[in-house]
Amino acid sequence: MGAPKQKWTAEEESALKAGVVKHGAGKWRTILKDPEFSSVLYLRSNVDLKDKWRNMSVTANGFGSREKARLALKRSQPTPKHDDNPVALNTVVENFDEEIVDAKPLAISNGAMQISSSKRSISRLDNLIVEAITNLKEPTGSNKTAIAMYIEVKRSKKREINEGKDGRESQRRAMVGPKQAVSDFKKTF
Amino acid sequence: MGAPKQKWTAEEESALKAGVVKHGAGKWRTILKDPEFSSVLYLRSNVDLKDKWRNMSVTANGFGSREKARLALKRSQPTPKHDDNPVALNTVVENFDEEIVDAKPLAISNGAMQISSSKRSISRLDNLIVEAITNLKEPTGSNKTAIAMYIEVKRSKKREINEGKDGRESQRRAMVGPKQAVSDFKKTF
DNA sequence: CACTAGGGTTAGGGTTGC
DNA sequence: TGCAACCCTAACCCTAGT
Repeated sequence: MGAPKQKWTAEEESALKAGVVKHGAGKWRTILKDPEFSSVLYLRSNVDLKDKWRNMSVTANGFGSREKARLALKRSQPTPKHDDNPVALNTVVENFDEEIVDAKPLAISNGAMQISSSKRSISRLDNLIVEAITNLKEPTGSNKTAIAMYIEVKRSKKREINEGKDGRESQRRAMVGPKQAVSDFKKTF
Repeated sequence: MGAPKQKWTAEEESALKAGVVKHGAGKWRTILKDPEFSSVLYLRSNVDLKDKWRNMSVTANGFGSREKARLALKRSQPTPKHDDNPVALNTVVENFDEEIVDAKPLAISNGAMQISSSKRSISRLDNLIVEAITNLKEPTGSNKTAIAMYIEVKRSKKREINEGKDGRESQRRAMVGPKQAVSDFKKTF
């Protein structure tokens, strides 16, 4: 799979919140196109924004969600080793508890800074790349190479045809009994 | 206590493998609904299929168990040094175009898994960059524009491919041609 | 025809019982 | 302690409706 699954960063969440404050929930495309946020959210689609907002709304809603409590316990209980951890990494990632809409577009500072300080265990090569990419904030030449690259990359992915369109069932365990299954089975032939 | 914990039978495993061969890994629901397998797998959910496939993949190569990988990660996190192995990068490169699917789980695709999980601690952007680098297959390292290009283009690629079959345009993030992509790219930076 | 809303599905970290 | 089975949910997909 070429797309591992991109977790939302704190910067992106902030940008989304700010975007909703500014344009309103549901104006995903508008938020996305707003130059104020596009530099942060450019990796996301309007649907991504919508989905993320839904997730945020859900988890921020009900009090403390069992998840947080559970994980909080986990972290405090098993402490085999004291944190000799030199700060850096965890501090960046761990601020998730905020209001959905904290009204103010908390100056989304340059995400790149955050990022480059958050990683630390990657190789020199990667560091180089990261540096390059972050510095690339300045428009460089059009570059035919990039286009060729695009072509190259483009042909390398494919997907199989979706099939089996039918009625919705429950998410997991579409619990039909054995008989039902057999029945279905027969019917389809 | 409604979960007796059902061990997977040989028949179920076979059906799962066959299902993956037929529909591809990741199409759990599709496999489940396929009458060819539903008579065997009707007790399982799509999530069960996914989990089982993961377990099979992990234990089949005897390389590193899921557990080990996880613990290894934990250990490497608080260690500022540990400069991760460059070897891993090279192993990733191969499979990108083929329709995975092998009767036996594991192998090639696992290498890719390994790397992404071995770098869990690094940022999203870094992941993207690594992905770009490896997929672009440029041993000397790609130029930054190319990398940025790759990332920029990545999002719309999936869309494009999905739509490709019936020519319909994408709903989200309308697909843009290479030129357009470059244009967008410049604008956002 | 593009976008949004909302239900559905997958990916991957985490948990639990043997 | 290892591992297979199972849980949780963020992230992503599908598509009706406008």
